[in-house]
Amino acid sequence: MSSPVKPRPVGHHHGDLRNALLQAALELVGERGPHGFTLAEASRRAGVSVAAPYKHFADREALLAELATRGYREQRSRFSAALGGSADPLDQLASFASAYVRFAAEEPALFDITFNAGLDKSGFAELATAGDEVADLLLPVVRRLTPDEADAFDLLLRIAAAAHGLAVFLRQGLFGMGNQALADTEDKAARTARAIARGRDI
Amino acid sequence: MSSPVKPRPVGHHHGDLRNALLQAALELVGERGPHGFTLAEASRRAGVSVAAPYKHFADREALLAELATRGYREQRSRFSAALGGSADPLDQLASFASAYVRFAAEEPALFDITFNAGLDKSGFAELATAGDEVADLLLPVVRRLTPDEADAFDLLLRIAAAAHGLAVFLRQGLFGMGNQALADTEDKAARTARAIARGRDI
DNA sequence: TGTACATCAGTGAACGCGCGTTCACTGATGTAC
DNA sequence: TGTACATCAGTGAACGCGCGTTCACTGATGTAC
Repeated sequence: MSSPVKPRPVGHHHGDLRNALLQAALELVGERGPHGFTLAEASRRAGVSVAAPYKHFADREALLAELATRGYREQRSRFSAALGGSADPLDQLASFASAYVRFAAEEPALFDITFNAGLDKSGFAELATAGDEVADLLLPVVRRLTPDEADAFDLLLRIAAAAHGLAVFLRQGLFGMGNQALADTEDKAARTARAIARGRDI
Repeated sequence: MSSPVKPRPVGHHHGDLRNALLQAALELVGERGPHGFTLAEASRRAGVSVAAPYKHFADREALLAELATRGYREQRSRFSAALGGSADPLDQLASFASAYVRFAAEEPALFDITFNAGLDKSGFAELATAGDEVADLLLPVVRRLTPDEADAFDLLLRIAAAAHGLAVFLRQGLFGMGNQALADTEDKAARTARAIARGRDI
């Protein structure tokens, strides 16, 4: 972004193969779905032999896990920004749900890898941590609505699940949502979060 | 179920290879996830050569599409039963959401194939129809809560999405839901559906 | 009841493909002196 | 500034694998007469 032309590779040979592979993987998943990624094709797109990735990643799954970790971090960053728009917990939760849907729409490949690639998170500590940190960001918000810790967790979980469901429906075009504008789905998410939070005593 | 021992094959050679293959595919997806199904392995489990399936299905995707269609029909059947428990729309929607989660937990392979196998529904008319029929079953319920057709559809969509999200979280063990009892998740789904329906004027 | 025949479910061998991963290697880079 | 050397990112060839799909075939079944 900073230099006008293609930036000079500075490293030994390729320069930044690691990121080039991650980028290629993202493209592949965007085009072919969460299982459309292969190391061979990613290598080809990075202009490198099929053996080269093994200098940067232990195996195919490790590359995917790194992207999934990035997915959680991107979520956290977006949700953090969404919370800043208001001091009211209901506004904040509505804003969170809206941002959840927007993330899935704007970063479909990242969303797919993070949630639909079938990674076993237990093998990747960093991935699990990144996921926990998303929850840690949001828990204080729901705690302001309900003092009991278990109730707070329950509330957050149900709001996140509702947002997730809308994101999945949008991604898959279920219920005719393929043609729907993103803003409409964001609005659905915001209203749903508000309804769940308001009905928290049910 | 009717005969005590393994029922005699009655057809030409295998007897019921078609269903044996569908059953094997279901097992495979249950064990390995929505992309773990291969025609070759399903053939092996049915005790048949790898070429045999082509006498019953056009290709791999057609077999999957048939199972996805069964998934929608199983949903419809379960949701239909769930609606019968009460005449109150709020009860019915809570019951629907609960049944949604139960379906995902009790028929994980069917759930995965129907929603996470990445089928392009457009190629399979029966599949699309089966999906529509699920919505058709539920629309009358939400219509009783809101006269406007668009509002009714919006409400149903948001409740279904919330249930779907909870089902996915449960399936993937997100938010520590792996250890949770099914009844707890059903309860979350029911309360969430109620909250969304009650807050329908938001 | 017996025979000739058409049907068609399942066989077995083969195809081409793309994949993940390994291996000994090479040659550009950076560093120590 | 120049030279010798260690490092290590990327190569290219190969491996074994399992897959989806095709093909000519076989042989049990059901049917017509």
